Amino acid sequence: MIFDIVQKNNLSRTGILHTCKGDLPTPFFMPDATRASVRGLTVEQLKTVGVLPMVVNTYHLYLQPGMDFMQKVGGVHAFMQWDGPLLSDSGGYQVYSLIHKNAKMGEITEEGAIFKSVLDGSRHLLTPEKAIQIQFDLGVDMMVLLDDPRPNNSSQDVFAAAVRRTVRWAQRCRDEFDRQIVARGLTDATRPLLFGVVQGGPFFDLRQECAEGLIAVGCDGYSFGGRHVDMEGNFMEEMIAKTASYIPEGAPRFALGIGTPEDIVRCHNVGWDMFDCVIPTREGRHGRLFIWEDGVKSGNTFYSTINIGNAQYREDFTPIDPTCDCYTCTTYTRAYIQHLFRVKEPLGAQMAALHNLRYFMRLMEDLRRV
RNA sequence: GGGUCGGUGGCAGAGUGGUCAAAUGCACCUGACUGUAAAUCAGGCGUCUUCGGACUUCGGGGGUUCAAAUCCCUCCCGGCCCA
Repeated sequence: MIFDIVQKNNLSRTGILHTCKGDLPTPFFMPDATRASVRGLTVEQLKTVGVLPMVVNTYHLYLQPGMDFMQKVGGVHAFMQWDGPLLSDSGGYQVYSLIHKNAKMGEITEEGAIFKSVLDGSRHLLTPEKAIQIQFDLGVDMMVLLDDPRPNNSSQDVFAAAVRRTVRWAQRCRDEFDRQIVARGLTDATRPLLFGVVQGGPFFDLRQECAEGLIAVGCDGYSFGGRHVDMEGNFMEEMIAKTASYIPEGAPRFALGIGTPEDIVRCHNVGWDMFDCVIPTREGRHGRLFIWEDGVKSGNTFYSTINIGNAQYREDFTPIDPTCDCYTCTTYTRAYIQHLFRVKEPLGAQMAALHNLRYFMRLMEDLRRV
């Protein structure tokens, strides 16, 4: 078994995910180290706030530094000096995002995703097989199969086609995955875990169809794919809950790209176990900091945020969050962090991201403490 | 003392008769950010406003003109050159 449920409470659960780099208590949050780095932070800093796994990206690392290079250095763990578990995203979402923002940047065909490099305009074809090969070359411990996400305002027909393609691609990914396991002489104890991605947008029957298709293909875990908020930005609560119910209880459920603290909590409450999001790091860089208010279980407002650049903190000589044990909060004042932002000292963004990650880690610790 | 160039909103700096409450950048005040084309992006930034506008601004004062940041006179201040 790769996943053990330790305790259940209604739909939510805590558990242990077994990876070849060690056991991970669920639920857990993974910061995004898209380009083999959590922006601005060292691996030592990440360890101090309790980061366990993180997420690297197939698309970005394939383009730069490239896979020949990555093989030379012996994989992304060695390259980035991180010995903990790593999950790689397949690149499907990046291609989707690229095309969605600018249709000239690529297209989705049955063979795979064709896209233009944002670095030099060169054309690339990312097939399901290639996405898996790249992730093996990266040497990650958890990988995601190539999927076909669509914007939530797409028609049902578009989503139906995307779901069926995602399932067909899943089979091709699975076949390639099995080939790589054999070719690389990996065992159940040393192989990475494979996560399928449930697509279907806002349509329940499509989400269900996708989940069933992926289950037939067979993955170690299953993810919520696409965007989990509607076009107005509202959290799709019922869809998140229903999709979890389509996934076997014994499989880890990965809420891709989620999210805000309240979104994470809502997902956890309906059975999701794994999370990743750019929010703590990006918003930290942009000066928005998370403040612990109360435990999630209290039922009260459990967090607030401040924009550290706001004038009201100019002479605030208290810590960002007096209850926080991170380096930022135990060392510096709000006034100082604001000063760093005002003068554009990179240390400010770094300290902010570090603190926000600590907040997210505390939130997860709180959720695991049923 | 003579000559010359110049004084524009917190700063820098456009504009040189009407389309100017005055470009642009910075600063300042807010907001956004959900599998990172984001150390990014958006809005605001004279005063008042029933959001239609109204009113006071481009060194000071005076003048020309239907109309002046823009032209003329004068004063004040600064840079440079000559003595």
